[in-house]
Amino acid sequence: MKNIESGITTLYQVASRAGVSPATVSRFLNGTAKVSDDKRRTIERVIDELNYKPNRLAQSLKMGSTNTIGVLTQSLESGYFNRAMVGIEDAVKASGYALLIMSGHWHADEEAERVELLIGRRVDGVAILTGNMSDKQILDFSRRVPIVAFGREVQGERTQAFCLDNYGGACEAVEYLISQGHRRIAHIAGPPDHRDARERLAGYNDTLAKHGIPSDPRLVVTGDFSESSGLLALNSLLVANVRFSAIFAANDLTAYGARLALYRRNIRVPEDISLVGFDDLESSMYTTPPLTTVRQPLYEVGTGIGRRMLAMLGHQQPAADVPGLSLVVRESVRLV
Amino acid sequence: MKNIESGITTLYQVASRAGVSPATVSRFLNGTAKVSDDKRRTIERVIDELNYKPNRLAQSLKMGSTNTIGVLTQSLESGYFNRAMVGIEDAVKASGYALLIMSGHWHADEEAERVELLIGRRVDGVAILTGNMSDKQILDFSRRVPIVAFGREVQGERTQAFCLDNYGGACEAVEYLISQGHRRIAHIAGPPDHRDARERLAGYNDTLAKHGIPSDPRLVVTGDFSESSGLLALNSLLVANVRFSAIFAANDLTAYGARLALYRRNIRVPEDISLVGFDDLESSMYTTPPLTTVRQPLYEVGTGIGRRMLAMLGHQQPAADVPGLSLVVRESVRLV
DNA sequence: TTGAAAGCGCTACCAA
DNA sequence: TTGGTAGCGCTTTCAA
Repeated sequence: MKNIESGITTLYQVASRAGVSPATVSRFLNGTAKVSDDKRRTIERVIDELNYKPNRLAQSLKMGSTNTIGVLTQSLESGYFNRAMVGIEDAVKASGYALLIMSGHWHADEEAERVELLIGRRVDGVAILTGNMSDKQILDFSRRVPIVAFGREVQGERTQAFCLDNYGGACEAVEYLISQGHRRIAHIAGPPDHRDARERLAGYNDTLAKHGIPSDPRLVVTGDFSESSGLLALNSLLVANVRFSAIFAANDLTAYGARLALYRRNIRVPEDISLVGFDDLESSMYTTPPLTTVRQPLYEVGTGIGRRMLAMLGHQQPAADVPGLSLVVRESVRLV
Repeated sequence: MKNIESGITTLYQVASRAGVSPATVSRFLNGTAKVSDDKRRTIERVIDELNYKPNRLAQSLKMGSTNTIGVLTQSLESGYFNRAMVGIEDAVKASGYALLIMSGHWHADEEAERVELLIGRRVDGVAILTGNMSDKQILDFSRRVPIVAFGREVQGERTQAFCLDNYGGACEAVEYLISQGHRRIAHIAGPPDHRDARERLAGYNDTLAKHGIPSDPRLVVTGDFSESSGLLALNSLLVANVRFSAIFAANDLTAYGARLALYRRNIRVPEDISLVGFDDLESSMYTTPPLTTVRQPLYEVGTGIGRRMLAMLGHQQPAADVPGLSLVVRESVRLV
């Protein structure tokens, strides 16, 4: 009776008040079998009177599935990941799935702990957004729950993963800079323990080499994907007194920081120095000048994750192709 | 047996393999009662062997609480709300709560639907981040689940709410502009159906009046809190050929858009036009120039929500005071 | 200290 | 078309 007090009704209460068996109410609710018209009507009425809502917990326990997809992100505040999150949600919402989101903060142990929590809550599948867990860890988890990972290369019976071509994106960015006449191109790299960062750096190096431009180690300085690291990196570049006409930043945030460092010293973008980012965050269209950057189709990454997950969970799904990276040319690069 | 196949172990399996009763295993797990040392050791061993993890679903069904807090946000992509989200998570994590996040997109019907879903999943409490539901709707929900709302003024037996002083924040911003010698101040307002937006507008109007500055309706143009609306708003202001030396934007995003409009026309900030925002988003420190804006202590709002929620759920909690708004002066305003 | 068993709210099987 | 009932995995009386 505590349930009556707390205003929560059970299926049994509906049944008894409607003078039918719980089974019948259940059948009515789920359309599992024909229910005679008169009973159907009384049940409907009683449900309404009592404002009855099924207890999804009990349903889940019974059915063995929670209609919930766990998402391991790295930060709740990342505009980057959250764009993908929206994609995931849009993709799975119609099938009745909700998202249970946890963040691992790029720390393998924490990530594993979160996935463990997710599994403990019996999510039907886990979506992993990059991170630092080992492939082995992921494969281990996948014995307990189907996994779709983005920014990883694991594959397994119940594990799907896909990446974007960071290397190619970086090449495209640098190619563009070169096509605009730049030869002295600095790079603010991302953290070396970060796969995407390494690939972007490789793309930078290889493209320079391809064009016979000698690489100058003083031109690449390491950041950590944050605005402040971009600011710092550029300051150190400026102090070191190396000459360069363009900067390729490992991501947009870093580019923002670099932009500010330039602003502080009255160096104009793009008149004095050209700047290219990576990611194409929402706000990169509104920086001054609007940032030329490599667009990551994050929303589509999200829907791709969602669709793959639905497919693994046995839902009919159209193929989920994710478009590639593409350079979006705005106004932060000048032709020299 | 399907559980064995799928690699998921139940408490009964642990019990039988350890040669004890399920009750004993449960007691061991929860420390509910003394368990003899030898049994404890075998149980521990078996749990390890079987890699047993309790089914939280079953626990929740039995205990009547899911250790989950539902959060109704408006957009998964909003840096504004997500900062608060992190605060909520930090506040409740230690007590073992997870967050179930859904977004209502500023649409009362959708919001209600989401809260309904949250309740259906038997969250222990619901945190509401502003939105457009009526107070009555919220109060109705609160008969089924405790609610903490931010940016609302409802109060009820199981409903707590708190706001930030948007009016005061706007006054402070405009006061500052006036103190720097500005008298012709434009305002890009937020959507009129948005309480915060109305308050900020009122603060703008009243502060002007207080200083005997005649209000000029041509100086206020309405946006919708987005960058693009800021851009549009400023363009229309510029086209209308009204004179002004400063802009007070209803939020930072709008300010970004306005900033770009200015940039497009080679109008310098702050040399030619001063600009003040509202919110103090993460990135406002890195715009060029860094944006002077009214800081909203969103993280603290989040922890405030979390702490209030924990208190309602019966956890001992220190008082949860949320600091007020404060102007952060950076470089987008000039003394005229 | 331990076990047997009831029951959380639901679904689905088996009979009728 | 309907009802009775077992059982999902767990916790917690009640007895022993």
